[in-house]
Amino acid sequence: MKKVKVNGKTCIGPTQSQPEIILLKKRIKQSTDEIKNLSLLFKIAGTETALKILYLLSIERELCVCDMAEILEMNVSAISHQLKRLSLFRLVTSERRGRTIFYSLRKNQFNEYLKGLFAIIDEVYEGTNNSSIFTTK
Amino acid sequence: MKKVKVNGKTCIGPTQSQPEIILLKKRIKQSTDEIKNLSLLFKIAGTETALKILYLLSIERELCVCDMAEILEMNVSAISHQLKRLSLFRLVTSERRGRTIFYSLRKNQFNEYLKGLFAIIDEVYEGTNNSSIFTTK
DNA sequence: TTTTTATTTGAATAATTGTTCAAATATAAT
DNA sequence: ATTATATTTGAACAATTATTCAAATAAAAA
Repeated sequence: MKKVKVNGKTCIGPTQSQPEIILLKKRIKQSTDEIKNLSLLFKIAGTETALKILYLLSIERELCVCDMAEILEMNVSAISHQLKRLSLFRLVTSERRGRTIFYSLRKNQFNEYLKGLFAIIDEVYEGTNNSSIFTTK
Repeated sequence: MKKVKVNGKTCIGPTQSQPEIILLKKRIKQSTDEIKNLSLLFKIAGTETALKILYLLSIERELCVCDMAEILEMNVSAISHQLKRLSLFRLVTSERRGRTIFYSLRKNQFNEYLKGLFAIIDEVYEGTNNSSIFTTK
């Protein structure tokens, strides 16, 4: 009646062979760090506010913290925190002019990918397309 | 001394013009739903376990819940919960054979994009490349 | 120098989310 | 029918994370 692991396996059934399991374990171990980093990058894009900031900066070359807060109708501090994360992952850069700090999109592959997705979103409202996208759900 | 919003603006400084702000507000409002959906998709990919599952399925065409749990050294239930999310967003499909349920990657653009990224990760361990990627941080 | 504006920072709070646990379901084997 | 295996499910818990708040910093204007 007690649950016993056979050969350290969680299950017994007609699944992958033991050598195959071992191989996959090895490959996961080899790339965990990279997968972890990649997931951190996706996590930022998975934060609604951060993604909105990136969207805004894809439309307007540069924007100050205060204006973004105004546009997104959010606390300046909340925007600033998200900008810091975005900055850490090199998705945005900033430039101070006087007391204002202007943020803009950094040129890199991920941002280019996002821009492509944003373009698809915009097409919906330009009549080119009219079905909801990314709603695979 | 008290903080007053001038014309409903959070700040006053030398920023974007009021019409520009209004335009951006409008565009954000138009696409909030799509951005929200897109961020939900990224959020899944931003979940380490879910991304690992996708990585495994990019190597092995199909895998059962139990084997994935064994490979990732995690609770079967945890894997199952993530698979459900992945399934809701149509990133994976499943097929039951006997009591075992096999999951595999669904063919769609996002998964193709991920496969490309996983290939880059793998190159690191094949000697083609040897610097850490996605660590823009 | 003092005040005003713009932004950042860190701690506290609020909200969300991933994992575990126990129980339920489903299929196959005995 | 009963038992064993594979998976799902929902509630509870633990952990993480986004936002708010108050205070600090930085630059410019008065």
